[in-house]
Amino acid sequence: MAIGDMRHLGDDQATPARLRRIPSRLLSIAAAQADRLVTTGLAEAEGRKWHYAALTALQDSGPASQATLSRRTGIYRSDLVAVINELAERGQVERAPDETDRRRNVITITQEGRKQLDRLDALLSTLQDQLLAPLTVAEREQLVELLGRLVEHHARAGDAS
Amino acid sequence: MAIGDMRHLGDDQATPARLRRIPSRLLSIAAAQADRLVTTGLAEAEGRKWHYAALTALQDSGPASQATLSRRTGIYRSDLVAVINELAERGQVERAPDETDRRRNVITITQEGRKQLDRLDALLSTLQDQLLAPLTVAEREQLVELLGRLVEHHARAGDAS
DNA sequence: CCTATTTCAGGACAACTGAAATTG
DNA sequence: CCAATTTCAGTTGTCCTGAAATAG
Repeated sequence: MAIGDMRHLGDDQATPARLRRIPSRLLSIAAAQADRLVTTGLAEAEGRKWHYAALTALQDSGPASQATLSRRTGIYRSDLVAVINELAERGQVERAPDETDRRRNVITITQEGRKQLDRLDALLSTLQDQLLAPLTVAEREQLVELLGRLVEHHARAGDAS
Repeated sequence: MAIGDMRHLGDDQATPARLRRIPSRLLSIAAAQADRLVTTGLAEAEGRKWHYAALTALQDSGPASQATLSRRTGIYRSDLVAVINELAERGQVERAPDETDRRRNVITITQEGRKQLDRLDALLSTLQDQLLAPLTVAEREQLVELLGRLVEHHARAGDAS
């Protein structure tokens, strides 16, 4: 059974109210639902969310070393290697040695990468609409604001990730 | 680097605004922060969030087969086996064959389980306070309401997890 | 000598699939 | 014959640790 997928169940199968109200639990279930929606949605363009994050960071903030890209996207430095490998295979980014600091690779988005980013951007936009379908526009903004505040707070405190 | 943990970074290391505003991304980061907080917090009582979910469901809705417990808690039927094993080892639940339907085990919470649940309940309450620290009481209720609506919607639609 | 970067090997855990054995 | 339950074996994705090789 998928988390939260509890249609057509009798009351004896229902989640107790005490569990249903826990904020951390709601966050985790909502995030899992959102993640599945986005993952299956982006697959229509043979994309993944990490591809979107990397391409967006390169497009909006310019070429970067892998370490910088990791900090901009939140992709773990170890895992970023595989993401860049995939994007490079598809010709969506280029990996070139940095002449001024030869420890680094400079990653640059290509024309093909920009086209893919446009596709993913359009897809992702409709997916966010599907995700937030039960909320009004004001409520969507409120949700983003509150989540943004939580994320900022715990990121600055460095107490969780 | 932990996700969202971006203190003391120059602007060239900052996450682009386009990424920072994506609802599904905010959900996923906030959920990861919450999860870490809860996981490390409950570890103080040698507990896990699945222990809490199972014990709460047993306490509030009574003894149940593993299949029913899986539906009540959202714990995957495959993974629930291990959770029940752990709780049974610690004497917090009892696993007994169901005489009326011999495919089933009946899981029952014990006195020891009730004591552990009380401990976990108190811990979890302070952890939720830490999680929601940057929000006012009204905002906390609003967040829970909005998340509850999202979760309900996507659970009923059965379109995500 | 210490730090930063890239890369790899791998662990812990969650979510999930598929199937076997048992019973209804 | 089909469906439900328990259990196991195993996959995938994410987050994360540790360390080696290279360079500043």
